[in-house]
Amino acid sequence: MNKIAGKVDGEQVIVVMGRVFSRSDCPVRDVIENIGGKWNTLMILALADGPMRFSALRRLIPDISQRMLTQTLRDLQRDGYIDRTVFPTQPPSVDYRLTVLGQSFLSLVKQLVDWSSENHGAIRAARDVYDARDV
Amino acid sequence: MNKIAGKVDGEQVIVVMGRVFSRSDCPVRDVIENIGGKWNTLMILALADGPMRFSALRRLIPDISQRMLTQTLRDLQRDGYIDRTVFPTQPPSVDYRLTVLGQSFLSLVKQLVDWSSENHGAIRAARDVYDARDV
DNA sequence: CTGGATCCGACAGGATACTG
DNA sequence: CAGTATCCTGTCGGATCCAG
Repeated sequence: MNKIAGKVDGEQVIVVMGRVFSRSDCPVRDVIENIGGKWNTLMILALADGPMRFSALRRLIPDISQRMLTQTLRDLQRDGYIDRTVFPTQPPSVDYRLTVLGQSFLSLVKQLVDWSSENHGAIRAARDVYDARDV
Repeated sequence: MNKIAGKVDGEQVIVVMGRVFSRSDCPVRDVIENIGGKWNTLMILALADGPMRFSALRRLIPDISQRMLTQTLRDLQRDGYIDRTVFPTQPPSVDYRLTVLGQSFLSLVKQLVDWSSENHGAIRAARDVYDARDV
């Protein structure tokens, strides 16, 4: 469980929970970047109930720009969380759905939502206390 | 489980997992910002085994600047994840430790690390496939 | 309908120097 | 030892216009 930073073969590494992570190949970073984005987790949740079309997602999340919608979908697709299917209709339609990996990730996101809901009050309270201390 | 975006009292809201979230007061956003930061989760993990002093954290995470170390600790303290204790010695020493809230959050972070480790390969593979498609 | 291309402001985060 | 202050850069994300 202990964490140690050191050098292995000249590269910086960190040991967390018994695993060795190198700086340039950190598994957690890959995942965190997919959580940290402004729309990523919301998009995962949006697809929780099944496939959705581009325009449906736009309606569901009205305050996302189509630029960020496209970009978010691309990022999630690239990392294998969602699948993109094009139907050669006229005009074309595209739908997005969670992959198996994405559904696995969804359960993590749900836990995140649950934890957030439960502890939201505590966080806000701590923040208020902290902000009141100085000023 | 369904998600609906709409207006309530003129403010944009989103319904996820049966809960109503307003855009300006979204619990998940508060938490995600504490995960998304470059050093936040690493800091939580660093304090998993007990209190640590500022300099100890610097040694543990060599490639963090003291600017970001200070800022990360402040942010986590503000939101109630960690406690900061000053000992009036000469020279002064300060230690940081997880609060109850922080320890609760730690279990989430650990799950994140576990999931990342398990699915890292799949993510990298998907990424390679995606990147190979075009070019 | 599903995007791509471009411009631009805001802000996170790195490097460096200085302080009680 | 434990920070502040300042500068600088890259990237995120919004707005707008264009395209197959």
